[in-house]
Amino acid sequence: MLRHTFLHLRGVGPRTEARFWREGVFTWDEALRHPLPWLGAWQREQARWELAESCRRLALGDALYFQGLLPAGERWRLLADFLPQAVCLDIETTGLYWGANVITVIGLYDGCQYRAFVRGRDLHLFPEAVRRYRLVITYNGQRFDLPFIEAEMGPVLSGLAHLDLMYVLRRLGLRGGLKRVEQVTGLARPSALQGLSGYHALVLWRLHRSGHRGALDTLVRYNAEDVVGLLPLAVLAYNLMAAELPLPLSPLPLPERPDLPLPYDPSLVEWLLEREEEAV
DNA sequence: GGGGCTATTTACGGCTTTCT
DNA sequence: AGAAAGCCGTAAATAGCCCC
Repeated sequence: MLRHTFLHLRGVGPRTEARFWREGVFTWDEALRHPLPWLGAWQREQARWELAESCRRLALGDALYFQGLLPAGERWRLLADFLPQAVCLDIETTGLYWGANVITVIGLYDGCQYRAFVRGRDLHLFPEAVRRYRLVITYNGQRFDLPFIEAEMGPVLSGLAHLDLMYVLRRLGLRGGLKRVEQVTGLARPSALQGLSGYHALVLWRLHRSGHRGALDTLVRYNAEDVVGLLPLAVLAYNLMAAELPLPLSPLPLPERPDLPLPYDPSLVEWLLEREEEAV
């Protein structure tokens, strides 16, 4: 999709990009050979330089370059080109406020493997593990997960591009939290942990700290179910957005939600769901 | 080369939203 | 509670273009 993108050029907005496509200019290569008469002389020169630079950056796998030039609602365009180097991320914390609360679990899922980094166990290994990727996928990570990680660990994600699915899905009319969006799109999978919310993540961590066996497993399992759901959601969003454009793009295959062989404590889940009403 | 018209981008304010 | 992006409407700045 990136090769079909012109929105990142200086002075080119949605309408001018549509003009490229309307005139039959669909890729960077075509644009470099085309006289581009609808641009002024100055803009045309600028565009040629930027197109050549775009080819170079894409060959280098420089996702960060394009992320800086694309509006947040258009970052979904990165997905197809960077899917092999993408990783989904979701954190659990002791509360909502970075600075006052801390990270308890960070989950990563790259389409093959899920891995959890747990406070007091191997959380310190997270920076090195995540640096192998080029694109991070989150839900509302722009305002929650990333600031938390930055506050606690420093700029460990500064070298990676970031796709926050919340903004794309909103443009598609899919509003609400992650779990609601999964329901509406039919991507949710029946699970014993279905009724749990972020608040329960906080309770599970407290139980774990006070010695409850099975609480940590349940928390990690909760995190895993959230984070593996991000990938099909990202692909769905990509396909829906791509389908709206007048381009010959083939949809990406929707990844299956993997079976998670992770243990959890069923009676603990039941207990948490029972007392959901009393808590706030 | 200047005046004015059009299309497009950019800037701004106020409101809404989501994360554990 | 806290931040920042989208959205919506409005307004201003910019570029291209045509005509004289």
